[in-house]
Amino acid sequence: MPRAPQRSETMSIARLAKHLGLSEGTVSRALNNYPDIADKTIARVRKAADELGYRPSTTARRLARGVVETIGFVLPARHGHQIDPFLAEILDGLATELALSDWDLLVAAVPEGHDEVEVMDRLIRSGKVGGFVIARTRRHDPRIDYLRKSHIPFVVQGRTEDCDDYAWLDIDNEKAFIDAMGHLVGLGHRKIAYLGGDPDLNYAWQRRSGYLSAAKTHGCDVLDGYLHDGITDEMAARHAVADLLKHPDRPTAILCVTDAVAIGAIHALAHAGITVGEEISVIGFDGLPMGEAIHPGLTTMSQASYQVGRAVGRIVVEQANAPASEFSQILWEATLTIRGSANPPAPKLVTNAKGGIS
Amino acid sequence: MPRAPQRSETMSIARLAKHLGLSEGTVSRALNNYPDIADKTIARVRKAADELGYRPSTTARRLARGVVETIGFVLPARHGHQIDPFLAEILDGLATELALSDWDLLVAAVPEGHDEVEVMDRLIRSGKVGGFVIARTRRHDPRIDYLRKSHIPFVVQGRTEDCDDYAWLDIDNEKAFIDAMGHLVGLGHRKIAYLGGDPDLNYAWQRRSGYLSAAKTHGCDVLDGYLHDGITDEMAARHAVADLLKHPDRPTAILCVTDAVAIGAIHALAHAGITVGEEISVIGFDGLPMGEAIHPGLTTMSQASYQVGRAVGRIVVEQANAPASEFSQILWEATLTIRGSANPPAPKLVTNAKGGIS
DNA sequence: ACTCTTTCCGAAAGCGGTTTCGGAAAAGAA
DNA sequence: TTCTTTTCCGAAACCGCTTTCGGAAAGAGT
Repeated sequence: MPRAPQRSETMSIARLAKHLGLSEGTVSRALNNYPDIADKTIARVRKAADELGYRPSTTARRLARGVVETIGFVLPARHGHQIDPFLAEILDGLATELALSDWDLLVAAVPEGHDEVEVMDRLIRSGKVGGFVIARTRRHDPRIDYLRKSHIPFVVQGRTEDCDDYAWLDIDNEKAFIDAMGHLVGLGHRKIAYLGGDPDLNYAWQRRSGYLSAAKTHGCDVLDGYLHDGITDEMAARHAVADLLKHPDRPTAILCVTDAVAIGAIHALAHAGITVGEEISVIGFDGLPMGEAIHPGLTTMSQASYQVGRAVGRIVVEQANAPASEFSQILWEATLTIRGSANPPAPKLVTNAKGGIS
Repeated sequence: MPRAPQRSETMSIARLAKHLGLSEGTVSRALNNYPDIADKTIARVRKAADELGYRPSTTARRLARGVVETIGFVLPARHGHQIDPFLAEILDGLATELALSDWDLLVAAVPEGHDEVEVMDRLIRSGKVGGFVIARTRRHDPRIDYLRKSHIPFVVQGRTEDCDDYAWLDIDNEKAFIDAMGHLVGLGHRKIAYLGGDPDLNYAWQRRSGYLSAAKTHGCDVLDGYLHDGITDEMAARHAVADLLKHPDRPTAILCVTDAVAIGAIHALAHAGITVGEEISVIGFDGLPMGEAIHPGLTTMSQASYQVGRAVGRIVVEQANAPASEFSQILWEATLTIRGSANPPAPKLVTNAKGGIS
């Protein structure tokens, strides 16, 4: 005799079946719409299940069916301290979408001393998740190398450099930055500097490429000292701006890889007594709400993070259901949000004067 | 004969046992440190398990053990559009801490047309979670009423008004705002206005109380029109500030329920041509990094969200392991972060003059 | 050499569902 | 009415792991 677990009073299919005078199998099939159960029986079972508040144990169901309707999301190791606000919104959208298909979202962190792939491997091997969504993609990403071999469905928010054998949804970062450059050039700027992020992260790389390619197209010289990489926080942004201000041929506009960097830049400029949006224009990327709260408002390229999360969720579930279909690979465009931080450059004659004239 | 599921090639305990020439039971007990297994057998099993990359299926384990090492977190219904940055950090800390005890974090959203308690109920009944962490607590919170009856472990970040029969961890919001007021009074302010949030949310209520109580203590009159409730976004903050500026007895300082509101207020003030930190001082609460990025830097009360998440995670696991121990109820203090937005009020003589003199 | 303990492992019964299979009862055909 | 189909449900075998129980093998005691 095994133990006598005295399982709690939760309503099980056994109890339900006894209550109805039916076999467990019949009840199960009734609840799962099998064609060989009489309609009135189905109705009767449904009713009783509702009344008794029966919910099949997902654990048991998973064991029997051998599938896990849970997708995993591994929080990127916190490089700084702060979680990306963009990620929070994606998570929200993801959870919302998954709920619609009755899937769950398992969020995991990477413990000190481990890496992301390790965490993902454990999640898969222990059968906790049946799919993955990953974000903050690197140009070449070991997580994706791993997932390719793992044969479980996954969708990438962003993409790697070689990305034709898996599903992804990305913002067209390159085009966005070409557009942003177009906007600045349209305003009359030619001397445009760039504050870029970690070039290993693919989005940063793509945006950088967009900047460079547009600069070439429009004949804007990227002077020595105009292009800064690795700007990932406030401090770095300030230093970079300080450098730019000392530049013999001071730029009239600064394009920034993210809103966070742009805000840092604006702060640094303001601190140096520069009127942002007049003496120097600034453009960011993200469309964070705080871009609206600062002064001047931040002109930026906005992306719909929440919607990205939802779309990614939809795709991953589709993929889990449709075994070997095509990989959906989707490119979304960012939209320009014009606020006060980017305007035509100050006319040359007054660049040396103190007060800027509009 | 049942189906022939041709289960995938995952290493199961059965295969491991066969490989070792042992019974499944023995292998299981060996891996779980039962005292009745020879040490060398344990070693042998461990080794083989490692080599073959065996990980027990958590699904099967759960079913057999009848426990679910997963805690649920229901994302608060998105009142606005944006997820609270504070929450994101808590989630991060929570996931990190849970990972240490091999627990999982299940994040759920509330689908349109449903409410949070419903979602929680489904998660419990279907056995997906074995505990909860909840945040954004209301003064009186239906989620907690529900959980009290549910007999599953849970920890609240924040607390309700009657809160002695469950575990919680809260910031001492009242004291924080008393301290903030003390700071302002110490700087010389007496005419201090307050921009409060949704008074149903307990933290907003507590902060409001702190403001009022300190105002009384220090003999600061809370004039008609000084106290604004329900300021939850940028727009509301701007309107409120506009009102304050029209006030016949204009306040010299504004205390704000959150950093977000404070930043909105600063923006509005700047827009109106007021020098923040000279003509009018502003204090916020949260310690968001963006408070550092704006100009002037936001003086604020900081709370360590990530640490809150970790602590809450630790508590909920403890509680799940120690059946009927005491409820831990913890109060943390926020710390004052002084930046540029709060300074002594401008001397009376020059309040009518144009340029502020330091 | 022969009990009495210990030590260590196998057998087997679940956990709560799902799914295949076969067959009794009901319905249709002859 | 009798034979053939259908319709509908019960029986039973898992899913992969845990845990109790009993007993064979090995060591200890005399």
